[in-house]
Amino acid sequence: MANQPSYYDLVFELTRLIPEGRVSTYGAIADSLALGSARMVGWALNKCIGPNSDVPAHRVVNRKGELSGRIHFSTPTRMQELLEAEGVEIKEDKVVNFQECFWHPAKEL
DNA sequence: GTGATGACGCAGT
DNA sequence: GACTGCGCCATCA
Repeated sequence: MANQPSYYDLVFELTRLIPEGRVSTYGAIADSLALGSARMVGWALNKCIGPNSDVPAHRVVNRKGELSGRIHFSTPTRMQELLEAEGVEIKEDKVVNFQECFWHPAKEL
């Protein structure tokens, strides 16, 4: 692997910084890392799904607070279960009190 | 090397 | 206020 961290490595680290019980968005991460495109964040997280992935990708949702990425998990309900286990309320695959649970990456840095 | 796709976001209608 | 279409950048076939 390359010693130079790729753009998705930055996404992994930033995602790992998300505290328990909080959620972040693709746009926020993309803006913090200046990726220029929220799509790259989602695509990067797709790669984070693996046996050695300590990246809480379930804490990353889209701009609407919807668990759009749950389909990439082992089960389509895995993401919701994990979030609920951390204290985040999920309703119809969407984050309840999304604004209250929202976590700004660059803002915390 | 080109074409098509993708865990999204914004502007326009 | 809600829906549709287009754009962003990188990887896969």
